Amino acid sequence: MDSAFSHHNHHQCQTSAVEQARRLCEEQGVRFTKLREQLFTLIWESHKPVTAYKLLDQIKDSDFSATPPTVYRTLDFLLEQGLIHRINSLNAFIGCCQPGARHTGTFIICERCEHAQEVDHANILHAIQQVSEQHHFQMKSYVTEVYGLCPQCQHPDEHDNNKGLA
Amino acid sequence: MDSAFSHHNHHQCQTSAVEQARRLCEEQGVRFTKLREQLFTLIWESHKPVTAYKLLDQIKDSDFSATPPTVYRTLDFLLEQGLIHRINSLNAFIGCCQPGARHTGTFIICERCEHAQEVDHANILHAIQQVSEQHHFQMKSYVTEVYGLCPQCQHPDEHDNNKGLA
DNA sequence: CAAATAAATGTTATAGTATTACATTATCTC
DNA sequence: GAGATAATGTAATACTATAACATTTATTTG
Repeated sequence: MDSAFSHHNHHQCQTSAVEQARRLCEEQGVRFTKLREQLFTLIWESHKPVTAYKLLDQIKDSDFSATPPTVYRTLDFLLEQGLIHRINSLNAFIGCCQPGARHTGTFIICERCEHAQEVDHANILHAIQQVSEQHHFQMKSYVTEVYGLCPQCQHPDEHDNNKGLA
Repeated sequence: MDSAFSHHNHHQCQTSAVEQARRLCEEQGVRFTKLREQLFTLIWESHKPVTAYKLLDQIKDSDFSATPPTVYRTLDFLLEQGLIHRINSLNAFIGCCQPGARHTGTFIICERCEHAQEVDHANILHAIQQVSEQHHFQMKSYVTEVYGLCPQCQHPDEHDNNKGLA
């Protein structure tokens, strides 16, 4: 898995995500419509979490009938299918790196370049399961959002991770 | 520490929280003004996270000049002082159980009765530190929001945790 | 104490995020 | 093709948060 914080072939990364999404929708017997594909692609065009209204602006270019419900309904669909995640602290959405795999989300979010990276770590889940049990709480899902500086932004003079990126 | 999910003397719990907040503000050399105390008290009157506009409605009863900036500025102050937390997924605020103690937040949130409880668990922090290091990410803070059912709401017929509460 | 400064609050307007409700169109099933 | 279901179009509105500037209150300093 490539990191959102480093350079990589993102176009390829996005293309394969779309194909995988289409396959997963077929398996689930749900429709990966033109609109859904379009929005999903837009989300994957950036490793930065994107807001609903930014997406709205973008699809308006190709579809003038687009309004907020258009976007939110489609986002809800993608969320339900586990194809994207919502980053609560940013009111923004990001493609899911392991769609289909059972996982609730942990994200490391750079305060400077605003890129976000989904990470999987069994110990976080275990710790949350532990604390839930201690409190006799029946855990169903969780979200962890970690803030700080990504490797590039810890040395901001050498690179600038925040230029020319969506 | 009492649990937000069980019955306890919440008035006492709230009163001591206000006193502790006043003391901490004195120590920090910041002012615990009438407005700040009033809002802090309102937040502590419920174990449910409260939204800014709910608080606005409430202080309007006693102060007709209250507007959104009044509330948000005061909330910002209380957040900065570590006296309250913001639950991102709910756009809502809740009193901090261990003000003064260094800690970033973990919350268990009941999907049925909507109560939330701050919990502290070293293993969550450790796991997040681990995963941050693995990704060469310089962690500054984190928030974990865990969703599920509290002990009472796992047996909804016997008790009803969602009646008569703020 | 009074003037100067800083901190807090008041006020108006607006930006940003999300949902409700209902109409229409497309797709699927038989 | 008719009926049912799913998806999308459309208009209005509700909810959440901030910007910008005026006024008041508290603190500091001469």
